[in-house]
Amino acid sequence: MSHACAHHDHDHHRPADTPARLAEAEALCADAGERMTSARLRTYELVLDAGGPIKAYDVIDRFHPDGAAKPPTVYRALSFLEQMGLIHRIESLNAFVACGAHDHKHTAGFLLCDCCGRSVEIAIPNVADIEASAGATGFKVSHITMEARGLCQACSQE
Amino acid sequence: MSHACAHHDHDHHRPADTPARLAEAEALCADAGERMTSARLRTYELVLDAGGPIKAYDVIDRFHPDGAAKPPTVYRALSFLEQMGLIHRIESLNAFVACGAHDHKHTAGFLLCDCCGRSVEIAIPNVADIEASAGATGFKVSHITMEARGLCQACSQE
DNA sequence: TTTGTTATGTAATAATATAACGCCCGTCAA
DNA sequence: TTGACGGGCGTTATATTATTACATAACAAA
Repeated sequence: MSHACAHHDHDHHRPADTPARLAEAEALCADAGERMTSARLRTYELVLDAGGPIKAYDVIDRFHPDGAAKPPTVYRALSFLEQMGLIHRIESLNAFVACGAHDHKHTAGFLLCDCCGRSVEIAIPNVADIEASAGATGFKVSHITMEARGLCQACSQE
Repeated sequence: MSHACAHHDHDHHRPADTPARLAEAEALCADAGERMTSARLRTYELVLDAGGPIKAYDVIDRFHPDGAAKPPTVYRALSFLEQMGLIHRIESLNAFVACGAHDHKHTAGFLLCDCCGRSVEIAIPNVADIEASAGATGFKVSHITMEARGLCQACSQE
């Protein structure tokens, strides 16, 4: 049934700029008058280092050098980071990914490869059309989830 | 923090045409050479009767007059119904809803009211643009999830 | 310092979903 | 008829994902 592809390396490349992004995040929180605590920073670091979508319990497991964090610690941090626009929740994977946009928009679309697990953040095309379509019935949109599943170029070529 | 709205009646109107839709579903399965078993039919009936998004465990709880069904029974049926295009999974709610389209398309968009819980199925605007945006990087889309959260007209007016 | 607010620690549990295995039942070929 | 096969279901157990509730600690403002 499913695609036979060997590219399931969830060892996605580690972006070398993690320290810079952590510093940016601290600045962003300071500007917003929010506190970038150690639990939040550690959580953000783990999401960044994953280099792609990561599950909450993988963050929980990696949180401490020896032994896991407690779930509420990490879920609270993930919620905070999402509110700050530093990460996005991917609904169809029950996973989280670092925001790839410079302006940390709260709404983004994703291309999700069913083969290798990688995600690509894209601008949602025609947000105005979606809002217009909704508005025609009096519906006021506050957040759009758009996730396209399929195969990335590398995985299609096998 | 959240919207103060009293319209949380998850007792959405019961569509009176449930029997007709069950019969249509049986015909559709027969045409496709698939078996519409009693577990599948009962599951579909409960999703139809919900009149809106329903959780898997609510189906499980209501499955038998006395006592719940076992989870695998219902999850299997939900998967089947989804494959047949009779229902849709709503990722951001972890819920299921009957397909509202006559042709049982497998891809649909949803407007989801955060206040009253109702959903409206819409055609995803500009699917071609999404596929083009993806295709520009060689990504081949197989399924699109599009869910807009917000407030429906009735709930906005309070 | 007192006070109010926000964040964290901790234990327990809720909610969502799947794995694994055996049985039943229908189909179909021999 | 009968046996082999395959799909669907029953059952138990367990995996995965997420939250509640309440106590404590850290911080900021008065």
